[in-house]
Amino acid sequence: MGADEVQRAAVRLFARRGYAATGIREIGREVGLNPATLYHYVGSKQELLVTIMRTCLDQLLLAGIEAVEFGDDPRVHLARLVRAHVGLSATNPATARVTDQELRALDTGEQEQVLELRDRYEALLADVVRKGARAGVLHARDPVVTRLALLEMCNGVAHWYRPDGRLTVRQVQQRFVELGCRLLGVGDLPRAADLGPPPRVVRLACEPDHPPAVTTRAVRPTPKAQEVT
Amino acid sequence: MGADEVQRAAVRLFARRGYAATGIREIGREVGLNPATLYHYVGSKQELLVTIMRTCLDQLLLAGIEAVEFGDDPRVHLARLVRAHVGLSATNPATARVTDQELRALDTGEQEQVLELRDRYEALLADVVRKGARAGVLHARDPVVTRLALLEMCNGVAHWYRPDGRLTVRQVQQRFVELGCRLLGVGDLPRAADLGPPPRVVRLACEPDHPPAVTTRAVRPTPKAQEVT
Amino acid sequence: MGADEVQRAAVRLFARRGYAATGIREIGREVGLNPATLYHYVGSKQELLVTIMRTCLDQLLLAGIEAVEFGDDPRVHLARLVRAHVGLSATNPATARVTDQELRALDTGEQEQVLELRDRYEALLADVVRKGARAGVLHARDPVVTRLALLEMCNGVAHWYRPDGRLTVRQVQQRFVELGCRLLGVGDLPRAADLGPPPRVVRLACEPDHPPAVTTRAVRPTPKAQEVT
Amino acid sequence: MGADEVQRAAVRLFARRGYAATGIREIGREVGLNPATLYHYVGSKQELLVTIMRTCLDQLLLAGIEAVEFGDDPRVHLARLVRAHVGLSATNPATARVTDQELRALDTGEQEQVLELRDRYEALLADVVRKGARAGVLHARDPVVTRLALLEMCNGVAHWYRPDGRLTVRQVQQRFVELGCRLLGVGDLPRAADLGPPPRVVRLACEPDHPPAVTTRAVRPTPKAQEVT
DNA sequence: TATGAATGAGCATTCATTCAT
DNA sequence: TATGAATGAATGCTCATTCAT
Repeated sequence: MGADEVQRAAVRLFARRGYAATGIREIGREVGLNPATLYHYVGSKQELLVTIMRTCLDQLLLAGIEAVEFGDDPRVHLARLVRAHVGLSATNPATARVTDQELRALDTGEQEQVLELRDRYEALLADVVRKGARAGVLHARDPVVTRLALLEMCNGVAHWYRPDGRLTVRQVQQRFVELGCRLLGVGDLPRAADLGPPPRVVRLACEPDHPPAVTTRAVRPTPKAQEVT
Repeated sequence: MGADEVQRAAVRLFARRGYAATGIREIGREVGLNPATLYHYVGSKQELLVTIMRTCLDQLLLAGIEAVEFGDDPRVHLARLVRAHVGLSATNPATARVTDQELRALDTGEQEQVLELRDRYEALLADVVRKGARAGVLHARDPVVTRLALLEMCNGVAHWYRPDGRLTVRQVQQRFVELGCRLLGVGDLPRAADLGPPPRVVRLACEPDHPPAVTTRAVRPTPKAQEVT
Repeated sequence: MGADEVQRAAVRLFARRGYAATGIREIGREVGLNPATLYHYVGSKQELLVTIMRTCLDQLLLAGIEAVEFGDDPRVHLARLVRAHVGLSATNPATARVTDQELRALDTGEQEQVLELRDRYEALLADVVRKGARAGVLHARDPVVTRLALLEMCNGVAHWYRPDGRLTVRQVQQRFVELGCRLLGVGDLPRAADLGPPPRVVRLACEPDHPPAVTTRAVRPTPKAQEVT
Repeated sequence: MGADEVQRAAVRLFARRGYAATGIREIGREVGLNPATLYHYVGSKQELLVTIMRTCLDQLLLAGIEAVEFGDDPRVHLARLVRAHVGLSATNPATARVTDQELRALDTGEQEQVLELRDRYEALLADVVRKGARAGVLHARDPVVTRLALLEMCNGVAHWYRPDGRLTVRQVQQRFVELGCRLLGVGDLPRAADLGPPPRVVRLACEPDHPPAVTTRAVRPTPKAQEVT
């Protein structure tokens, strides 16, 4: 009963089948509501998607800003950005996946607004890489490509992380901080203690309790691979 | 005139709007064919998608096998795998994107067949990482996570690479070989010469000539970022 | 607050968009009421329409009867009928329009009841024409057609008359009395004085204060035409 | 089989129930077509209506122009305009009714285009009345009101005329020419011979063969009235 | 009186697909 | 090969109405 529940159902379905392939009727069925009743909680299917994406990107941007406000070492900023990004993606994998993949479903006006949020977030990372490179503490042969690679790597977490899997969110964050540092040639990784207070890892209201099985990119492949975890 | 042209149109549209949001009328319009006529070239919309994805994954798997058949140094195998993967993705970004994102659109039977191809490919990488770690030439704190991160990073190329951009496919390959090595703690990168013959970089028949503008993940953000390239 | 206000809103909207195209939500919005609350004042949308039409036809019939109860000259009866009809239509143009045009929206039972009212009114005019012709004081080559033409002409007033326009209701009545007499070949028009007491021109409770702009039949056409008024 | 048949069904239903109350499904059922198939013949419901109205108004305007192109006596022009108008309305009563009543169903852009046609037609009559009054051959106390009354009277034909009734189209035309002349104080009516060639009375392609029973304004009232016809 | 929540039925329209030509 | 016509099912969404509060 309530708009949040509708959003959660929507996110679960959008993440599983995609926005275009998900019917309003399905969302209604998921929350036990007549399709018409949904429209008490939601203006339209589009609006539902926009709200979800904005919720996610607002939080990502907020976390990103907090990440670069601690100290002034670009290496620390980098690590904090990765930690925040991965934290959000792993805590809200379904929402993150939808936010990442359904931009194309928005029509022009709303797409631009959402894109602006995303671009503002990405600019934070670009800034850190640029400054770190100039300061000689980050080493990237090609800063742009490296930044994009890092970004995709972090976004990718939402494609395979499962809250009920072997790794806690905190563990994934640690591993990715290390990977990020490697990518950017940070020799002596900052110790966890020096990264400042860990980000509040926010669980979004629209993130469903049991994210749908992932078919898209998965840990699921060969049993062997699974064992190693 | 021919099934290839239909596939190219389909890939372009699937990449831009997604499979579910693309109508066969649109595909028909793109190639100047009546929707009914399409069915002379294509069994069904699903079949069209399956063909595209298989074309792509077959090639990826083939290239992956060739990559690990040269020499027996896991570091070389790693580098060759990355080089091949990135080469294919950058040469066929639209096809790669579709292949990566539309698994969910397949119904169970076909999904499994396609997943098997993908998993066989990923197993190649898992193998290399495992052996390299055991041999002490690759250093990953968490091999599984690292492998997934690397995979997403490589897949990500299809999200932002533009054939008409600043970088050639070969350049992206080089950068990614380096990034991959960093990720896996390969201290002294193998020199290009030692990687053996470069993979034939195959341009798939279904890859459209002018891949659609990318709205999904983009280099497009801040002008500053663009310049650096 | 009150059923009248609801009726006025309904008439305004029905006149502007038609009954079928008007939602009860719209009516509610117009009076600042929740759609559910409307049902405290009104049994149903149909009932609302029926009430409006009956209000209008009751009044028309009443006025018609009064018109033919003064004296016994068919010419006077004719003039008085026209005067009354036009008076009601011009004073309540929105209500008259709805009453005239939305018969088709009623379902059978109610339609018959309403039709009976209208037919009883029209019978008054038919009677006058018949008697006048027999008495040789009205001259119509074809009494039936003439009667229908006169009726449409009078009904038409509701299509173009605007209370805030150049003509008062009284002026329109005078002009139409003359036109009606011409139509029926009344050579020497009865002087106003002889027509007896003018009808109380009733403003119906359901007539909205500011009838909606008329798009249907209008004085609006060419500027030139307007000037002449 | 064909767009005309669809239009005829649409006109029949629109005339009977109104545009807003008529579903696409009903139109389909009327012509024995699946609702989806209708869209092979028709772009949309709106477009269907617009086409119908334009067909009607184009013809009316054309006939109107021909009417005033014969000779230069305003009395003749008046008579010819009435004859043409009534001819079209009586020959195509359903189409005429729809055209007259469903303006409000059009959205702004199309409404304006259609209104322009109607206004151009009405301007023809306004012109004739103005010139006739100036020349002293037409006598109207109030030319504007008289013109509107005449217009409504003529439009009204579509509300009650039935092709299978007692009167032929030609007869109605004759009666209305006389009524029009009376309305405008034309003492000695021009003889039929002097009115020039009668207008081709066009049966529109969209006019249904058996116009729906009229509930709106009818000859149907009292049996007595009927007899007189 | 007033309303938020709810619903079954219906809306116009588009879908992928088939088939006779 | 190519297409116009056809369709059942589904699309997102709105409808008038009810009812517990």
